[in-house]
Amino acid sequence: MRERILDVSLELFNERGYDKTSLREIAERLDVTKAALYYHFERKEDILLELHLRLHALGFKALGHLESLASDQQRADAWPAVLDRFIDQLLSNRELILLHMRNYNALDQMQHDDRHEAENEDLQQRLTRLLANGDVPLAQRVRMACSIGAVMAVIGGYGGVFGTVPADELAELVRDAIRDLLLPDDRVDTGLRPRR
Amino acid sequence: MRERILDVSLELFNERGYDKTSLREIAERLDVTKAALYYHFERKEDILLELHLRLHALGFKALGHLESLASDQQRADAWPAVLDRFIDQLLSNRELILLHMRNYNALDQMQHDDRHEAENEDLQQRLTRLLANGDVPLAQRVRMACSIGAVMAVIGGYGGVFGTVPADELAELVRDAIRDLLLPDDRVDTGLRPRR
DNA sequence: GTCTATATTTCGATAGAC
DNA sequence: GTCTATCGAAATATAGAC
Repeated sequence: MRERILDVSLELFNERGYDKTSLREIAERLDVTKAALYYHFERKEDILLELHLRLHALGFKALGHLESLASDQQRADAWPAVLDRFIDQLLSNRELILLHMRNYNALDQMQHDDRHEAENEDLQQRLTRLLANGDVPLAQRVRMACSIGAVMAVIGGYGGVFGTVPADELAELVRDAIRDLLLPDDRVDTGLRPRR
Repeated sequence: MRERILDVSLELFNERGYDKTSLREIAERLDVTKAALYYHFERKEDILLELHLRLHALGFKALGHLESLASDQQRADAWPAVLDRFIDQLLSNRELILLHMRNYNALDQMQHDDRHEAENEDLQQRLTRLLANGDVPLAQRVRMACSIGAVMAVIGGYGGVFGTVPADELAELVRDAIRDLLLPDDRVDTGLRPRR
């Protein structure tokens, strides 16, 4: 039952937003009463919290990938596999990614749990370290940020425009795209790009 | 005063989220009472609505840029300037972009105004036409979606990691990046990219 | 584990004086 | 244009029976 509550909640949070989703709605869709939910979760926020912890798990994996990308930036033969797993992982957890994109503020301001706080800070710190690390050229770091946004955008789907495209085909195209983004050095200079 | 309300509201909506921002908070930060706000806006949603209309204006400009990019994809000499204006426009309206990123659901579910509805549908339709247009190769369309996400990500800044970088330098780096993303044909094949 | 019933709080919105 | 005072609705959360 606990799992059913989480499923339905994730659905509703993405449809209507966390704040506008009432416990009554969740209960209705599960054909139980509001009070029943309180047997499984002490507070409404605890539902969102549990979902966020699962998102965190994804985040840690993804960061692991990105970090190894940053350190292996010279060994181009090493990271295609890493990149593949990264994108596949995001693509196969679309609902959780959507939760992050569509409920940013609600997720950002949860503060009722210590473990959650710690994980949040850890993620934030590692992401910052990755993108603010002076050892990596700024241009490279900007491109890493771009690649994260790129993958997110396609997964979010901007209204599901790519909904009809098979997931693996989409993944392949995204991989190609952000490969061009992260490895611009593989190309010869056509004289078009650098304008300064 | 109306403008001051909008400014403070935009600030608070981005900090705490639209739903969690009460009129009391907005009023407090302006050193007036809640009731005073109702002289300037009939409903709370009308504040968000006005902000969204300004975001729409940005969206129309941006879409214009993107549409001309799509149609001019062969004339590589034509669009760098177009692209520049596009990115500059987004970068100089960071707060409004943030509103979109951090209050997706709240913005998505506003339905109290006819003009707003019409503009919303128009934008959605044109974006869909752009990204679902069968005349443009799927790979190209995926890359366009990627580029939108890339720009957004850097502007959103994932916690302001690039806050210390001068805006024009950042803009230049993003331009370079999404140029590589949108014009992969400018490069020679190293044998690394296509794997099928 | 789920129910009915109710307590508690908060917020959006209104009325009317100044 | 701003204030005080208040209404009404809706949501979270609790108490206690089954």
